[in-house]
Parts: sequence; C-alpha cells; structure tokens
Amino acid sequence: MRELVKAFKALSDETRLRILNLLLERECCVCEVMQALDISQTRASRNLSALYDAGFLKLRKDGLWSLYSIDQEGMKEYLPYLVDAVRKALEGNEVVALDRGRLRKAERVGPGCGQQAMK
Amino acid sequence: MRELVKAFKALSDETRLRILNLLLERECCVCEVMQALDISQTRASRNLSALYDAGFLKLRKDGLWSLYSIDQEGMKEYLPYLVDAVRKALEGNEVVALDRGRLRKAERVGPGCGQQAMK
DNA sequence: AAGCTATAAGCGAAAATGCGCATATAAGCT
DNA sequence: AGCTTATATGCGCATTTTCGCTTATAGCTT
Repeated sequence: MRELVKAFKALSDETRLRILNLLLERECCVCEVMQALDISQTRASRNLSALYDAGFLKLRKDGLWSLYSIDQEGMKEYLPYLVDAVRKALEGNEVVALDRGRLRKAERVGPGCGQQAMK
Repeated sequence: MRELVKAFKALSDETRLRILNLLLERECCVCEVMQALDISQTRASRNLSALYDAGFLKLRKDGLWSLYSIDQEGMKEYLPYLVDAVRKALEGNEVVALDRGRLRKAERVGPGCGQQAMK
C-alpha cells in the first residue's frame, strides 16, 4: 500500500511526468533531462531520484554520467495493483444498493454517524 | 496534463486509496466511509471530495446522504493516458544508446551542461 | 416549529513538498 | 596535481496539503 502511494506520488507532478515522457523515448543523463525540459540541475536530479525511488527508473553510471531509463521490471511490480483497481472500476462490479437502514439510530453503536455531539 | 497530475495526486494518499477500495465494493455515504475506515467526518468528506474532483467518483444525493460511487465514465477519461504511458514503458521501446558525444564541449551551446559557473 | 442528523466549508496549525543556492563528491582532462 | 564537469545533497524558504475544530446548511422526524 505504502509502495503504491509512493508510486502515485511520484507520478503526481508535472515535471516528473515530463521526465517520464522523455525517458520513454530514450535513456538520458541528468544533464540531458535538464536541457530538454529546461529546468535546473537540482530540479532534474531531485525529480529523477524521486522517480527512481518509486521504482520507475533504472540507473546506470557511466563515468561522470548518471544514465536514467525506464525500469520495466519496477513497473511490473506496482502495475498489477493499479491496473487491477482500474479494471475493476471499469467493469463496474454492480453497485449494490445498501440497506441504509442499518445506519439508523436504533442500530448504531456509539453516537451513530453523528460523531458530533451537537449542543 | 494538468488533469493527469490531478488524477495521480488524488491517488497518492493512503486514505483515498482505502476509500477507493471501499467504493469498488459498493456505493457509500460519507457516514459509512468514515465508519468503515475509522476516520473523522471532515477527513472522509474532504477526501471523497478530492476523489470526486479528480473525476473518480460519482455523487448521488438521497435526502441527507451524499452517496459516492466509482464513476466509470470519469475513469475512462484519464485512463488512456495512464495505461498508454504504462504500456509503452512495459513494451520497452528499445532504449537507444545515445551518442553522448553531442554533449561534449565543442557542441554545447551555452555553458554546456555545466550550468554552474564554478569558482 | 423545534430539534436532530449528514455533509460541507472556513480557519488555522502542522506536516509535507518543491526548489534554489551553495557545497560536497567523484570522475575525466591536460 | 590542478582544473573542469556531472551529479547529489544539506539548508532554508515558500507553497501546498492535510486535518481537526467549529460552524453553516439542508433535509429528516416528531
């Protein structure tokens, strides 16, 4: 769960999506990412790290360069959850109408839904 | 793009994933969500709103209740991007080795990669 | 009408996030 | 060795997010 949240968090940033999009085309060093997207070195490096930590990227060092690329294996790990949740939703496992009666006063354990002890 | 970021942002929170998971089973009112997940009313309401704003949920009012459920249509909207990006990644459009030579001094436009004017 | 109930929203505090600046580290070049 | 370059990271600040407390709103119930 925590992993999944982390993955989504990594995807919920425009810069990182742009980076991901760039890397979908080809492997890049921090340097290229920063040039291609016209962002600072710090920003490129930090966001690449974030994507890496989330398991989206693979890192290969070559001399001075840190070469990042999409990590197909990493993707495979979290993907099932994501796709599964989405597929279920799309299939629309018939939304069952609830017997809302069980929420009424009589059946409530504590102060019922109303957690607020109104004055 | 902004929409996609928003969608991912909505998914990058444990509470919201739990809510989504609950709603995948059945339509629920704020009340039920808050009981099922043992969270405050404010928290349930706010996070449901977030998911709703991101286009994941459908809202149906019935008397006092706000009944939320997965919005299959909404899902369909952003899904293509998501699935597409992921699919591309998994297919692994052959990572092309770059001619890193183009990064070398001679070809650089400005101060090259090195944006930092070192002392 | 009076009171209760489910939900939303304003406000403020705490926590998380993003990022620039400066610096550290490591590797290549001369 | 000394300089240059690519990348990572500590620090601090600004912005955003989260969430509880409180209150407003609207729809039941009696």
